[in-house]
Amino acid sequence: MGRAPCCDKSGLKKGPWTPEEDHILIDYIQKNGYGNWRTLPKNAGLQRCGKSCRLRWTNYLRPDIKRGRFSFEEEETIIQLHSMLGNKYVLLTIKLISKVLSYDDGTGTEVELYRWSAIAARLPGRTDNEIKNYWNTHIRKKLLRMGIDPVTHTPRLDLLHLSAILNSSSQMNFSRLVGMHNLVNPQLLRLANLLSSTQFQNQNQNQYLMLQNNAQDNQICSNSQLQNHMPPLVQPCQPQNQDIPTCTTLETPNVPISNIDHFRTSDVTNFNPQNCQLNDWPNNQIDLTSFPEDYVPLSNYGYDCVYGSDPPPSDTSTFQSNGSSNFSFRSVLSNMSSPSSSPTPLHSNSIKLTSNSTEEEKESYCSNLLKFNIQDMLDVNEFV
DNA sequence: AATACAGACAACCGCCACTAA
DNA sequence: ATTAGTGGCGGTTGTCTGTAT
Repeated sequence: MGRAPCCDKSGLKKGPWTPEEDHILIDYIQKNGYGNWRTLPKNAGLQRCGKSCRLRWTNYLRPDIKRGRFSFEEEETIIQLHSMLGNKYVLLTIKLISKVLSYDDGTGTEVELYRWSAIAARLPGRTDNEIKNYWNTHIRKKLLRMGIDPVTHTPRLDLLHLSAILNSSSQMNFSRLVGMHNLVNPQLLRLANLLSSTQFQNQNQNQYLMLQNNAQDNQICSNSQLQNHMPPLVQPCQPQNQDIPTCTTLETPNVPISNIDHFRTSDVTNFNPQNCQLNDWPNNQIDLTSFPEDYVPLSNYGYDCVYGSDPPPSDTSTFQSNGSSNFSFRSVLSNMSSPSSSPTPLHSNSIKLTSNSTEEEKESYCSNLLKFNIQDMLDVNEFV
């Protein structure tokens, strides 16, 4: 036999809590604590499910909850942590690793690695639900406006973007886009040029446009699905005799997602459409060894304007946003499991923006925050 | 002033891991 | 060893409020 049921769901009130109910719940918990949520509503005289009481207390009534707008520093922390914890695959990997290693945070408590709660642990006074809502209503939309996928934290490559560019894909228009590289995603620019340079002289164009129409008209493929199925940006130059895969037949790219960041902004700034030929990419794989020594992953670009002439901080106890791998799983855990008394941006010494910064400045900065990837930082080999 | 729409956020739902019985 | 309740999570929905037309 298991335990007694949590609550008898019949006759229990649902919906918004009244001030009277709040008062009863607060009064009861202040006097008795909240050891058992199952029996709490009955003992307190509330016609609510224990689960509902727990949610109301943890998300709203708890005395240590900080209300009000999120500060810029808090938003920055959320974005950074979400970029590391937002990927379900990475989450599962980390959970698996932590399971194997039975990771301990040093206090004897096994670290729980849930995304929103982990972020909330870095933001005292903020609840996971509050952060989740803020993400969905504010940050997510902001990222979408900036052309960044809020799920993968990589540049959006949905077909709507491509369509917009391809519809104006004359060389002249492309040159204009290149001049706007600060505004348009450089990877997208590059792909747009590659595609436009071929002028889609074969049937691929028709297939591709059909795919767009499918996405737009029938919404068969959501943006996220399309992104998941789109070939990585590093292999935009499909051999001309190769069919453009359709939404339903595409396979998951076998190129690590981090590779799509391996462009230099200079590639775009100095980009010459004539220099890019389909034959440059014969194997559908990017050859990382072909990059010059001064190559800097895209994940680093943008930080130039943050750090100015100063090099990025090298403190390995904080998260590194550059392409180097001096990032450890343990450092993530220790940061997450040790909430400071005040929200500490993960690389706060790089911040030059202030709360008085304009929205554009903040958006620009936030976009820079996103230009790094889990794989750039998380050295899984450390745990193998 | 009335209506429609969008944004913000509280609350619910379903799922899952853990664990008491 | 098995069963089923509990707590906690992410995703989603519902409701309220503010703004535009």
